[in-house]
Amino acid sequence: MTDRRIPDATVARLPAYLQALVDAAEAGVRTISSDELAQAAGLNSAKVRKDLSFLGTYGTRGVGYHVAELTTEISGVLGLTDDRPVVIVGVGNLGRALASYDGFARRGFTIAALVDVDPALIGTDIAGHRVAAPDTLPAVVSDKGVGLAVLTTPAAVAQAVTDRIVDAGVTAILNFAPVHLDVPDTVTVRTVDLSTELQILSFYAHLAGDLPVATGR
Amino acid sequence: MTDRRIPDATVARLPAYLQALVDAAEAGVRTISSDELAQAAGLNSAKVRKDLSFLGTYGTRGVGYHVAELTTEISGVLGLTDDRPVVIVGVGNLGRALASYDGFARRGFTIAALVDVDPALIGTDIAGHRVAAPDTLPAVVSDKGVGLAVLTTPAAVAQAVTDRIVDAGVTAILNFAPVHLDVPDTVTVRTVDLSTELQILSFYAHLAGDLPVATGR
DNA sequence: CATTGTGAACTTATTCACAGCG
DNA sequence: CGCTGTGAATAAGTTCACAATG
Repeated sequence: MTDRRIPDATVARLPAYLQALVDAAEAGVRTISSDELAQAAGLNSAKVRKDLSFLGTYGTRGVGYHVAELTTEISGVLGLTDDRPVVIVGVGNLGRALASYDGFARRGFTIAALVDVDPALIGTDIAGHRVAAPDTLPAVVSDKGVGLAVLTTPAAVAQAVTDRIVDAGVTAILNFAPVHLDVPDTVTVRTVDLSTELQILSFYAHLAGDLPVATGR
Repeated sequence: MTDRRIPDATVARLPAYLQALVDAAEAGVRTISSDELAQAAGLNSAKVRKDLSFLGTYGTRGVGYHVAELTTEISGVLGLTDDRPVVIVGVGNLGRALASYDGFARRGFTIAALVDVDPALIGTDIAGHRVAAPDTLPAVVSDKGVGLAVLTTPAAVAQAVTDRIVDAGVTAILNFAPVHLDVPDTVTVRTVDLSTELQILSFYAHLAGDLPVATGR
């Protein structure tokens, strides 16, 4: 336990624990066991305990974890103690949908700016935000302390836009463009490719023996 | 190599290889090395070779992989040789954005139906599709051979809707609701939670030492 | 002779199982 | 007694490194 490092797989599950804890708190529960947490997150209790042990010793044997205390701890580890401003770059269908998505705000992510290159969009109002030009990015990022960007541009321009975002000082990017992005290793990228997800699912559906398509039978 | 099973981690990368191969074909390339594939997908060549070796022996030593042949092979493994019909369940902001997203169609996923419970939406036209009532699901699924569903309902109803989708005969679900879904183990679920993704990124941005928010300094 | 295919080494992640403790 | 915390065992994934070969 002298190792301060939290495994990637654990980090990826912390948000699920946080969600379960918030739900539990809303239900008036003060204490929760690793098994109940596992249930809520669709995992097993051993994994939960191992994960939480990387954060330190927050449980009480025979009782479980104190909901409020563990919530604070996980929020702290994830860097969510204050609201985190986010910029959305690319205001197409998906960018617009994300700008209107209240789940972000509910979990502490506020939209600091919406950015697009299209002159017809710049200055218009989307979901209560004025669309800004790309050259405003550096100022917004440094003025509002933006660390996170959501990239929803077409694939063809994604790398070029990424370079600008990184230059502006963003250190983490949620990429919805279906391309691999090259960034300096000071920057973290997570790519969510909707077609890729469907293709992976297609593999397992196919494996399970479903018919490829209804041509015939 | 007597094991017919393809590791999950490999399956998750096959779509990226497929994309790289399609791009290569469009550029007129007939043959591609593991290193070039790795480059395009943001991986290393050893991983590419190991992954492809699970599919069989498709490379030529000293030369590389035949682009067209490998494309066919991966498409087959992923079950993408025919178009795959998909239903989108939940026509809120995100459902609408996905219905309009041309990336699905371009990769062989056609929208078989848009479904919502809201009577005000049922019968209206969204992105060229007529919104249907949930009770039409079983008929659509069996008539069109739908195996995949995209779930974009609010979290509160996601499990109930999932139960209906599963009953209707869908075997794979792409879930955008921020909850764990319980399904029989004949059904595969992949959950994409946008807030979770941002929270994970927040951790790494935080680690890298960015300021949580611009309050002060 | 460039590049694949793959055992072997290594690293990371998961699960087991039980001692430790409130 | 119930539940955590954790070493030890197992499994999955990645990287190395090199013989095999078109």
